[in-house]
Amino acid sequence: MQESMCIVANCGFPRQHIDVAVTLRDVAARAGVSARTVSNVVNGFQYVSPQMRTRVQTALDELDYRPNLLARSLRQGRTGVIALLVPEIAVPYFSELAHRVIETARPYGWTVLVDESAGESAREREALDVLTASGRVDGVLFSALGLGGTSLACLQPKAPVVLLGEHTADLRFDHVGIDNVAAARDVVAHLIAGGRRRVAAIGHDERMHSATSMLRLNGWRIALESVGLHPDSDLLGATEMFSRRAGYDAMWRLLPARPDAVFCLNDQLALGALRALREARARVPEDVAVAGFDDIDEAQYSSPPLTSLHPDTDAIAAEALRMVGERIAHNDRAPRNMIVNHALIVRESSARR
Amino acid sequence: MQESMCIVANCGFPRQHIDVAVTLRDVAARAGVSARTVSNVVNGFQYVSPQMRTRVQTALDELDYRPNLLARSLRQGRTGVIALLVPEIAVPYFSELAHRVIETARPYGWTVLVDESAGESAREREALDVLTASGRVDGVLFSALGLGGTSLACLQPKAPVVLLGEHTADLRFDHVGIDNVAAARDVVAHLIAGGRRRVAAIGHDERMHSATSMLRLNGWRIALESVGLHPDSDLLGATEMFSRRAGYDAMWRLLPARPDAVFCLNDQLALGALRALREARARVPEDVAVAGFDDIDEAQYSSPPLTSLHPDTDAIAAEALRMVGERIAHNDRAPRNMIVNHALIVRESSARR
DNA sequence: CTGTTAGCGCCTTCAC
DNA sequence: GTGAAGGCGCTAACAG
Repeated sequence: MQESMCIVANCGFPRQHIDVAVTLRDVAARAGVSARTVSNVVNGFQYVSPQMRTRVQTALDELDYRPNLLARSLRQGRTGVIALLVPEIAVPYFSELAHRVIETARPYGWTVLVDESAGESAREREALDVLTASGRVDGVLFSALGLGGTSLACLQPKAPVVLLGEHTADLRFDHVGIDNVAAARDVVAHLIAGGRRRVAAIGHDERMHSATSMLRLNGWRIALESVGLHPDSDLLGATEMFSRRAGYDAMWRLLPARPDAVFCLNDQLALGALRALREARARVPEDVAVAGFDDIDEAQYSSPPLTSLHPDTDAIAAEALRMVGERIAHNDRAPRNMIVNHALIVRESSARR
Repeated sequence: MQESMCIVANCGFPRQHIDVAVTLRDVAARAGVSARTVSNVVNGFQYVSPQMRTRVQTALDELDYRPNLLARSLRQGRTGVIALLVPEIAVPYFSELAHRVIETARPYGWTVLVDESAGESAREREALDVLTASGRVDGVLFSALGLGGTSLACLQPKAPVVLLGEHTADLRFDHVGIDNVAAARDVVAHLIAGGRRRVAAIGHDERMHSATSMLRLNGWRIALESVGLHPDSDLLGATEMFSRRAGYDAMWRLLPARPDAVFCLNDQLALGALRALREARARVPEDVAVAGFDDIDEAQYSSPPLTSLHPDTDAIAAEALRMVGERIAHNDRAPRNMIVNHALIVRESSARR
């Protein structure tokens, strides 16, 4: 790769950045036309005579004009910015989702503002409130964690909101996600098919208000009961968070119950559980099978590679952006509940014994 | 956790969001005062009589007023938004950094706009250009990958830019990062101290324009040469990217050279290398010691846990925000080059044999 | 086709 | 202490 040339004489500028901004009027004055005409050229408006266009373009280039997007947004009532509100960007699932959203938004000309809520309902409410009312963004993609269905139903945001990853049917919001119950059931059914009888689950328990957790635990229960197994409460490792650390701790607590398989509500929990099992000298998958959820990149590179449920994140990003875009255009149709595909990716951690 | 109550009668609103916005003037009309007075109350201005304040506050509450941040920004010439421009947010180091930046920015009242460049110089240039000239952000924290020193020196951004993670002294920009050469040297010295003689390196080679890679490879060379070892070219595993996959491939290519240790330029490469070694039935750390760089969360949970170089990311986030804040306030001082601490975290993957 | 004008919502200098 | 007026930079009516 060759670096582009650069005239060094222009480089030794003493100040780090240039403070003065060139406005449309500056360009208009220079070209001897009105601001309107310059605006037309900048926005590629049709009816401008060729010679006028080149004259204005010259002035634009000479002055190195850049539109002030703030002013444009204020005037147009649209910003071209979509917010993505997630509990924590450092959680691999969310950073991978954010990447997909940013990439998918690019061709639309949309910029993405990523914001964090720490999964706390107060911060979620606050962030949603400020984001939607500030005029800074045209819409919000919201991955709710702290706010349950009831609280969500009370919100009256001032811009379109699309919920990601939850599945609470009776809301006023558009929603896109996978079928969490079916997906969890698929995972657990796979573990059972591998000859496991004591399938533990690690993750949030029902006292938390995470809809996602409840749905996935339901899937676990249904899968067990459908083959006449009992979802013992001593096989449920409750955690407060979805972190590797929490998975590690929960796994240690579960060991006395002698599970022969562990279904973790997400991959980070599973990776923590893997470490605990290694320390406890339990062999994976021979003694204990492990499966996670989300299929983050890391799952492929763990030891052993982790079986996980892969949600179609590309589709989530694409559909969410499409939905929010449609609702920005016209806020009239009924809220839609969109379910995208998922697939179980079987790796070494859950091999049949 | 108890969910807050909600009057259901207010909830069945047919539209998803409310389109009309309440302005300062609406509030003023309602309170029977001028917009100026409302503004004073909203912004906590001192000289407002108590009864006036309560009257205005009532109107504010009744109408549920929210300031239009776009208009405020346009007027004040400041937005309270800082952009963070990174190659790819899904890379753990960057998502963890983004998290630190967002958290650190919060108490300042700053919002963070995360943007991606894919590490391509054209996109970096474009993004920097738009971000700084658009008026949308007050400053940019920029983690450069594609743009080398020469190209960077040519940029004339229209808002403050602070470079993260590079160390090219002669720039016009503020910069904050660790001492990459010393840090890499520390890692390799540790491997040598553990009795290793054939220390390979995995990462970008010099033909790429990544300053970071070159500096870390320099550290590798210096450490080897300082004990009379020769940095053989067949011990250098060049990669095009910093991904697990690249580390995996490079490790396989390096195996014939029979290294007894591998220094990976980042943790993702190291995790990929670990997997390759596992597949090749090489024991870590007995046969081959492995060390990474960045100390991402995942390093603690790999198998075996990964020795890594920990940069003080908290300090990077804090100092970068402080610097950009200072330069927003007054753009007059000379560019500063700030070096923050690093520490080698020794884990099982590099245990002495 | 192009110039003039008004106003998006807010803050702030100037008067009172 | 508060009201009136102007303008941040831009676009969209309305002329001409």
